[in-house]
Amino acid sequence: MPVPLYQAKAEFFRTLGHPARIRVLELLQDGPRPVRELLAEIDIEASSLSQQLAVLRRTQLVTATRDGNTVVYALSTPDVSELLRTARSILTDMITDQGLLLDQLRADTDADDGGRGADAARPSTDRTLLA
Amino acid sequence: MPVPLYQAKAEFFRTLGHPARIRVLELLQDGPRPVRELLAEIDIEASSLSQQLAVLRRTQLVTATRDGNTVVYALSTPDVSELLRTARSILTDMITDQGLLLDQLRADTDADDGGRGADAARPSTDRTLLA
DNA sequence: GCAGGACTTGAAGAATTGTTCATATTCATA
DNA sequence: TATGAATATGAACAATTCTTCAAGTCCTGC
Repeated sequence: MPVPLYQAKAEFFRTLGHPARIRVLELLQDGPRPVRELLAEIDIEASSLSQQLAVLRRTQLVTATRDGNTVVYALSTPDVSELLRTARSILTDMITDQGLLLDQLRADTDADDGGRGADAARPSTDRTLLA
Repeated sequence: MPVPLYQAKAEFFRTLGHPARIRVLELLQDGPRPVRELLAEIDIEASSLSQQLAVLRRTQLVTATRDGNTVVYALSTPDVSELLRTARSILTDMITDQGLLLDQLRADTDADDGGRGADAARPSTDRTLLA
């Protein structure tokens, strides 16, 4: 096995580790879209979106082609969809299985319960929630 | 708005975005293992591994159970394997399709380095595309 | 009870990544 | 050609994440 493959994998996943980038990939699952449309849906500054698109381009997850005045982005491989699907299923499993559900609820209502629920559900030594 | 689900996804992927953590998950695919063994295979300081394990625990990708003197880690869901498999296939596609091939070849020749090879081989700011 | 091994934790500084703002670039139209 | 819209880039600063090191907890065996 080639040595730094896990290194490449880590970089790859880091690429996905940003809400705007995830958003973009999800939107592109339905087909190519111009920046303008992405921008309309993603609530982020134009230049920030551009930066994130650049990251996706660098890692070749998306392709960009210019069409006159606008630039149209597309997924460079449909495998990405599959990856996102798997990720979602892991996530929803985790959310329903574990107490993270509570966080989700609490985030909506901003209740003030001392923050214990999800932690108590889990046996290991750790007491901080992800935030 | 269904609140930030894509946010959770991003966090989830970020969790995978570290070579040691990927390594751990890959090793755990073959079954539970004590820290000692992970440590033997991962070439990283004990406390650093511990920190990374803590990250994986927090996001509930792994579980830890104490067995006497040692702590045994395991994947908390087999879905993780599937995710890693999909990721690998995307990556290898990308590598063979695109010029990243070079990096891989180069990485193989200086075989025994812990990952700096790939790093050096690939300038992190790569602006070679946007055909 | 205490010594030592196996792990974990906390905290500080280093490194990486994200945001923002100002400026470029590219194209379309007047 | 000048203007303006759409997008990209660079650079400065803020925020997050990593590494390391010095303790800290748990357990086992003496």
